Amino acid sequence: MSHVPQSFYEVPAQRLARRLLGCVLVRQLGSLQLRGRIVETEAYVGVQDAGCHSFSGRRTPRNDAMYAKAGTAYVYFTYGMHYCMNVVAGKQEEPVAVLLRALEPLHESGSAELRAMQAARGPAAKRARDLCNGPGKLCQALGIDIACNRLDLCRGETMWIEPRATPATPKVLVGPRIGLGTMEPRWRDAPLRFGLASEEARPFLSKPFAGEHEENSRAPKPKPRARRKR
DNA sequence: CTGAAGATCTACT
DNA sequence: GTAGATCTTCAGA
Repeated sequence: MSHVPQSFYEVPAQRLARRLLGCVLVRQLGSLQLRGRIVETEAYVGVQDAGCHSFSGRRTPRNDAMYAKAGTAYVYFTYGMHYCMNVVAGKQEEPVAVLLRALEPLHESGSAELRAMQAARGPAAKRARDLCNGPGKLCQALGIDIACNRLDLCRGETMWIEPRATPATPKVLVGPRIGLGTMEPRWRDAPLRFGLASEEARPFLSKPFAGEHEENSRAPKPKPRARRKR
């Protein structure tokens, strides 16, 4: 199956975050193709977003990939031991991206691919659902590290994304992003975390969605009735 | 140069 | 639920 085109990524981060749900991340490692369905994402929406590495226009060696063209991988190292992978969205020089938070591995138990993921993850991941149910975990399982930073997913050399098969507009869970420290509630609580709502996908989420707010993946964000005061 | 924090995960109570 | 691991990155002095 072919990978998605450049234009797929050239949309606002919130839109790409929804659009990526159900798509398949493919990682070529030697002769193996490790595949995982994207079941959870988070949008980081740019210079005004206090939770975003590019907040207030910050541009450093670490986050420079966020300023690259849409479809570029932005991988960074955190907490002294984990990598996180993002997909750059929007326009060139517009530092917005989507964090991949969880995948559903798409391999039979006992397959060479699944065993490779288990070997990479170590003894903590006994069940298939523990292989990729977190941003650091999925990077470890798929061998994604800083060498993957700035990879062009459109070129599809060692990593790319394939379109989702079904359904065209899945039900989506929405909630606040995970792991952000204290900051303005407007951004800390913004509904920028998205997950597939289907029963098959739910066991692979990194954490449950509180409140079970469900909507169609193409639906615009609910319109705020009253502007929060600051 | 220094120090504090970090888009996390695991193990243990 | 909470602590500890572990080290890069960045802001500020």
